[in-house]
Amino acid sequence: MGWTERVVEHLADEGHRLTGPRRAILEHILRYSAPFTAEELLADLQKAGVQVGRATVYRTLELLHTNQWLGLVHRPEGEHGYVVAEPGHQHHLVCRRCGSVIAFQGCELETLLGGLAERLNFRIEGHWLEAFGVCRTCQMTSAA
Amino acid sequence: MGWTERVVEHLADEGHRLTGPRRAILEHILRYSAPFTAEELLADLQKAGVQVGRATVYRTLELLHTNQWLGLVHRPEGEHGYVVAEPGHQHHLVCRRCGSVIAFQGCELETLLGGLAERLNFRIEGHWLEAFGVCRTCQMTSAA
DNA sequence: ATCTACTTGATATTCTGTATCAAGAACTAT
DNA sequence: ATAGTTCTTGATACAGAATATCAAGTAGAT
Repeated sequence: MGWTERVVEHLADEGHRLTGPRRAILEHILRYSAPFTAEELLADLQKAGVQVGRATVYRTLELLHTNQWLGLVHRPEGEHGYVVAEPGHQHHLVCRRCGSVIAFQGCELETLLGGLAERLNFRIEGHWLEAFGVCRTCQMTSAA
Repeated sequence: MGWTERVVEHLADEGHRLTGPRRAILEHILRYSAPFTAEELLADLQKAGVQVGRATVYRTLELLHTNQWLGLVHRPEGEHGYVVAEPGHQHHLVCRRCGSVIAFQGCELETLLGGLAERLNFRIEGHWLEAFGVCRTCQMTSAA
């Protein structure tokens, strides 16, 4: 069972309807190999001849993000994009060349933050970690 | 030597001019105890009777951010704000009640990411970690 | 004092994201 | 199948953030 099926099933369980626009958006999302924005998706959908409203794209992405089927990745430069994800806590490793994303868990991070929290009497409720660099493929295909 | 002096000295070294607007902005920045946005700063400056253009505020903040005298903090909800920082790698702990920010180093994080990078053959060039929760003061001043 | 290059700021403009609300569908129950 | 209820959609308008432009102004060097 792929990502799309899992999303569809989950949304149905939550009482959301599976509409045409939502189907189209789900399909298109899987074509991205790098983080994408709502505007990019909208443009791509229209370019592909899919008739969808701007509001619907924003709303659907927000719905997926809320349910953790999409993660949010911030680039150092400031922009942020969505990436396909699975529910549950995870972090991302983003290639700054090709944009590919690798998800990972960071259990040891809890320890680090736990110690910090104790020392400062700060009650940590969540964190956000993201790493960027050059993926294996990109390292091989070009120098430096 | 305080933050402002260090910034002024650094900018001078880099060949930047110390203008009235820049002085005013530097002074105002220190008044914030929580992350602030360009628009907020602009409004506060005008409220204080300081005559500065919008573009100048944006440009100056970008200049400071580029030189790492300002850090960028992203809240889980999506907005992001600037916080006073020092050049060099550091992370932030943000209180979601009062917005106060504590900077910290995360040396052990290097280990975690190093192992990950090796396993995946991913060359990590940088990372970004931010934690949020409730600071000591806010824990004391209200329940839950 | 003078000069040059960096800065500024008013304006216009682009772009992102949201509010509105009538029309249109998906799912349910019959 | 059909009807009905409620969720969704999308065109439009709108609000807000951020940038481009470029003449006028000024900091710092000589």
